[in-house]
Amino acid sequence: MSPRTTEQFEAMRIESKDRIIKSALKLFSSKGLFNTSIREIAKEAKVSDGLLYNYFKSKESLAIAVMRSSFDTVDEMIIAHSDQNPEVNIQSSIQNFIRLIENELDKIRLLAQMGFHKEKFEILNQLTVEKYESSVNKFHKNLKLLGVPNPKSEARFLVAILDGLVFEFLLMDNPFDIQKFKKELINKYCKS
Amino acid sequence: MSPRTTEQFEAMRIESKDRIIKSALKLFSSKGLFNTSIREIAKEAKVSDGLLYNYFKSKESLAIAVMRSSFDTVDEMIIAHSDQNPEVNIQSSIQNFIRLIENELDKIRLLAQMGFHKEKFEILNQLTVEKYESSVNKFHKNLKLLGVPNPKSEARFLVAILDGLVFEFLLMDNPFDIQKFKKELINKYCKS
DNA sequence: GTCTATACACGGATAGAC
DNA sequence: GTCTATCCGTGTATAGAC
Repeated sequence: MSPRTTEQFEAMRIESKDRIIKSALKLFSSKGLFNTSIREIAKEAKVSDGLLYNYFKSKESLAIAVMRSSFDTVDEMIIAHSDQNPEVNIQSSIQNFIRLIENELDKIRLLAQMGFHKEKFEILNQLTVEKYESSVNKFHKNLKLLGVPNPKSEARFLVAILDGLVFEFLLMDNPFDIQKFKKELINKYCKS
Repeated sequence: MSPRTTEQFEAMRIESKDRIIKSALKLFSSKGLFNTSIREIAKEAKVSDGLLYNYFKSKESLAIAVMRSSFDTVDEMIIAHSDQNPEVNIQSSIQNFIRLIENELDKIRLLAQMGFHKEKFEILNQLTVEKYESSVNKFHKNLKLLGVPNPKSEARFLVAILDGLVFEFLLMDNPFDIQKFKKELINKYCKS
């Protein structure tokens, strides 16, 4: 029997680890962090309980890994390529956000869930505040360029609308037509 | 030793039950439903574990009682006395909502948290949708009376802003000055 | 790298005394 | 109405074989 190469081991490693994170995300997001057992996660990922502890030293560290990974995708999806035209910038930010809701609601639900606890994962709180502020600032800049009155206030409103949209989607299942909402939003903030 | 009257027993009953619900609310809201044990709740309420089961047949039924009670207060606080003047109506709705955030964030956090566990608390989902729709309709009616263009869209935006405000308060600890936000909102929607 | 078996603590719930 | 003691299941985490 031929011994496996280092590369093969590395591939197995990554594959297993990845499956565990995916499974944990799915379960944490739908059932909640504390209502999901290691056994369930291992089963879903089709690995043994023991193996899971080879990759993550505790349930909490697994949770943090899942959170990090989720935050990263959210982060990537929100980035808008900066254009010269402020209207284009606003529009693309809104579109990115809506795409996020459509495609990655699980990850958002997980982050929200973790963020709701009072003694939360401190790092998450900090990252969230940063994201919030950078979003407000971006909208502020572009609304100002457009000559909108009270651009700072309007930026906060706009971010609140998007956050509210997320919240409503998390609490109710598709309570209304998001595409229509998107059109209304773009109509309102991108007059051209 | 004089035997207690029925009234005295009833008073004790209500008092204990009330303390249990209050304690459960506090702990569920801050630590999460599944991360809070019966023992902790009983300890916080200064009763024994056994007694708790005299009033609630299971942890879940306690959770439902807490949820119901929280929903009721939220419900009451959101009610705006209907005025002839649409501007007054809008303003008072916004003020009620902000007062809710300021004073009852714990209850909202609990409801939001429970809203994530759809399988267990289906009824909550339904109630939430109803509340949402009635809010949108109320704003819609008043914005229409004011002659605002696209009143339906604007009503949805307004509700989304308020929901977003809640969401931001739940995720970040007092991320910005809510009083300033309130003034900006009222300025925007109640021009007079 | 992966599995099975197991130690050990904790949580929900009940029984029975006062 | 309230408490203490206890049963029993489940969950996290580890040990050791392959």
